[in-house]
Amino acid sequence: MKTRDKILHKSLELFNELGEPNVTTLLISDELEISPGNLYYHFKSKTDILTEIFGWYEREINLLLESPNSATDIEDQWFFLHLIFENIAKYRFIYKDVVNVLERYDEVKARFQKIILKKREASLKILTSLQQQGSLRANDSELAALGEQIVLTATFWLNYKLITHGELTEDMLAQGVYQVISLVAPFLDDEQREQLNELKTAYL
Amino acid sequence: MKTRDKILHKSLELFNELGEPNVTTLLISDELEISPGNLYYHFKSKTDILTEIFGWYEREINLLLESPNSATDIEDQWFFLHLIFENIAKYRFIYKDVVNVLERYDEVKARFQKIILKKREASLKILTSLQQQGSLRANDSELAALGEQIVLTATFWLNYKLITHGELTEDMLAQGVYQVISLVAPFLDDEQREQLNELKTAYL
DNA sequence: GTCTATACTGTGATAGAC
DNA sequence: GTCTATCACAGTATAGAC
Repeated sequence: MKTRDKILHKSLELFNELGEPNVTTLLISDELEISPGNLYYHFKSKTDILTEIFGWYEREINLLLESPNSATDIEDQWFFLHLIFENIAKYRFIYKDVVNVLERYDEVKARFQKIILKKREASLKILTSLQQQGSLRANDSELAALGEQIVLTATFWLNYKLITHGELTEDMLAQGVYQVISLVAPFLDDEQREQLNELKTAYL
Repeated sequence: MKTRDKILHKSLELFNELGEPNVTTLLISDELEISPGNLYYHFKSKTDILTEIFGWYEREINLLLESPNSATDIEDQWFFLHLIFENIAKYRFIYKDVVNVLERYDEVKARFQKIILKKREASLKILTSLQQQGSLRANDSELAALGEQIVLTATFWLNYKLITHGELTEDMLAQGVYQVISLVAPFLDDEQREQLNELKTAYL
């Protein structure tokens, strides 16, 4: 692996572990056992490193959100949600300090907001399709609040777990998926809700 | 107002506006047009300032959470929730950078976690009482997830609005209250849900 | 590509005069 | 109580040798 790539990967690792504001360019170079000067040969600023990593995140999440996903099965939605949560966990440094990070990196802010918007659209699309096939019952106002609620929960689930339980653990993702699905559950018909309970005992 | 109090109030104001990590002791003294030395005469560290302000927050929220609140009326719950959101808004610097702030101020972390726990208990207590009086229908597993969901939403609503809409506005609190109530709505009986819709048009 | 050395800036905090 | 002066240190970034 080239030095440039090593810097990016180590930065992501440290950002996630310690929080982006607590990671200095000196720490990154120290951990890689290269000189700070060397780091600045490859990147002209810390902003450049972060922006490039954000690009990875953006590409991966967009790929997910733009995938057809015309699935009607609850189990497929569960799987899709799990991929979303994996993406969030992989780039959790963005989420851990969202407000702060977005405030200090203006370009990233606009791009992140677009992603959130896209997530709300994707969320509404799934809900609407569930509604049209008759397995979900809700009026427009409920549907809108539900769509927003799903995105909010997905966005902040890890933070919530971090502040209440400290460390990130493996099962937190599955718990997050369940928490989101629970939001939809009360609007589902009996058959779908039954399927949900089976999934819960299987995965949790 | 004594200088000591001026420092605390200005700090809270700046913390909320700019985020605690972006507020330096120099900025605080500058804004008050006093010298940094003077600030450090009154407080031996920035941590001391933050901890004292956190004490205000803690006292106020505990007062709220320990108030009897045996209300059975949905409208009373709406009002109670509004007070909670007002408290969050008043000390939003804690919430804006929760993960980061709790990581850097260890004492505050433990105390904040206790508050979150207390909120979950309060939330469950209200839900259980609604259940016992027959206006809410849910099983134990649903009740637990709902209680957690309420606290999560209340905790991160402002952050969610900040990253999606930028500025804090007056109506965000009422929206937050509505968003939380919406979580409970699908479990309510028809009469209570009707009352809720009236409240929505009245307040939002 | 990589290193050493260094400049510049911002931040928390202290000493000592008034 | 308040000020000026100053320290110590950390973080970003650059220059120039190898």
